[in-house]
Amino acid sequence: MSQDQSPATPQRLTPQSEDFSKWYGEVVQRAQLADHSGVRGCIVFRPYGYGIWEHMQRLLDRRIKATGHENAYFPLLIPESLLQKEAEHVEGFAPQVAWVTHGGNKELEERLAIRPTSEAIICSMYSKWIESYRDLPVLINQWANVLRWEMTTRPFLRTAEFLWQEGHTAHATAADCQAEVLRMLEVYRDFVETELAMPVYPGPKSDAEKFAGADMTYSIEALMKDGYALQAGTSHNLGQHFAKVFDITYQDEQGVRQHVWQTSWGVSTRLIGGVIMTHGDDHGLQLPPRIAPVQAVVVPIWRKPEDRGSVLAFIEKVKEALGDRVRLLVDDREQYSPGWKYYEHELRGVPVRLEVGPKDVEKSAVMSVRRLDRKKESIPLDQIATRLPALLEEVQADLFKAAQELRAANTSSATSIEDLVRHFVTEGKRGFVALPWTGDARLEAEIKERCAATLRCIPLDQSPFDGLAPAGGRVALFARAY
RNA sequence: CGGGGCGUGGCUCAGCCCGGUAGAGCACCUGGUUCGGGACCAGGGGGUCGGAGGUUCAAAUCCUCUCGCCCCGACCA
Repeated sequence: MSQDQSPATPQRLTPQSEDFSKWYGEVVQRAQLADHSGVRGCIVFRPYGYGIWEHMQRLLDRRIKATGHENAYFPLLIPESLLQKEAEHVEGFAPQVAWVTHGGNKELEERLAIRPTSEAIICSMYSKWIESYRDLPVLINQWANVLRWEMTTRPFLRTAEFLWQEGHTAHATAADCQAEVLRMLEVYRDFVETELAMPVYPGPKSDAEKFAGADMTYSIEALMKDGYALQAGTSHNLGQHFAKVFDITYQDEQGVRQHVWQTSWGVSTRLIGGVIMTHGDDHGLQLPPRIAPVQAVVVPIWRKPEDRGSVLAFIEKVKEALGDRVRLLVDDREQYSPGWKYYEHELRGVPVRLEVGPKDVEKSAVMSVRRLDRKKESIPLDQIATRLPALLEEVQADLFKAAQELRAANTSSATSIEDLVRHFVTEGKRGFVALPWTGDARLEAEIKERCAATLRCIPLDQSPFDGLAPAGGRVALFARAY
């Protein structure tokens, strides 16, 4: 460490303040989350990035099942005739659909769409399966990939092919249906806030922003560090539109034929992008412990060869003490110095680092360092099994708190469109702006036109905006969005 | 889809304008010394210049087409 002009120093990460997009791309690449595939808009999920998705899946799947849903799998290909049944739906997705036209060398009689979403194929099956009120509700989820021919793409945030889960349910009554829509919206809120430490505003969207073919779309809206909003999940009330065109009916208790009421809801690998932009900093990625493939990394340190054995032996004891309580990586690569590893694992967002050197072995302790603030704490070996998991939970909570504070600092209010224009255009600010809202579609269009900001949602919980709207009124949140 | 930029060892890039048969730094491999915030020395391997076609005695370099990536707009989870 004598010279600071070391030519070996790798390229620094572009700071967020300098160029947020560039920062994002560098983090994705250098943390080895994903790579470009050579196929337009399609990324490769590298093991570390896919590992994050696997933890998300596990934690969300648990919640989906706990609310009574079962997983199933429907085909990737959807016959054109099926896709075209629901007019609004087709119209919404038509520009983004990729088609299979040949089987081998033979041209198909009917083109097959690569699913942009699975309402059509699932509804066609529901019409076969549902006969009686006793068959309801049908509560099915599928984990799948979908393909949408997007104009511009960005890793995770908008890719042509992406991974998601899509829930599709059918109910006997409008009330049951609406209850399901709100239930899953709440599942998403809880999942995203608890596991991803990403605060969100849940609420309905305007007609202009709703899903193609839905009566009503609800979303959870998050705020990224650059002040742009991100739609982090959606829950749609499909009403009876699909039931009517796909002829999904049941006989009620009086023997009367009724159309079912349906919902669909989904979150995607876009959430990975959300995590990157919610928690990442100038040192790189920062993962909430709950979804981190590596929750703590052990970095062995030694000066003299004779220390090597005792350090490694001590690390074995640490591993043994922790068992499977913590997802631990021992970085015993000998070609890198400890300092190099610190940078590396900070870049990759590992929440906690455990330094183990001769001094620690002597004290029978490890030196923990939080990725978030580099706060150090020596943890005795006989306490590691309880202290480290607790420390990880503290980090999880602190990440959420930091994200909440950032959002609070970037949420403001307005009482007129002129306020919005001043905020987004004149002053060039970002973030959420709450505006009293009566549902005026023309005003919404004007705001979009003049501010490039869209109505993100009308928060279900209006309490943070008390007093802004006249008594009995509501506010809507506007933001520029990804 | 419109405007702009860019594809040269794994990465960042030089070479291209003024064609003559490919270079640097980092990374990688081997050996040794190192290791508490990106170590050092010595030796070594690797690219036919995104792809296709054309011009030419000769193409990374000129021309055409095409694919991919990045940025800015319009559309979308």
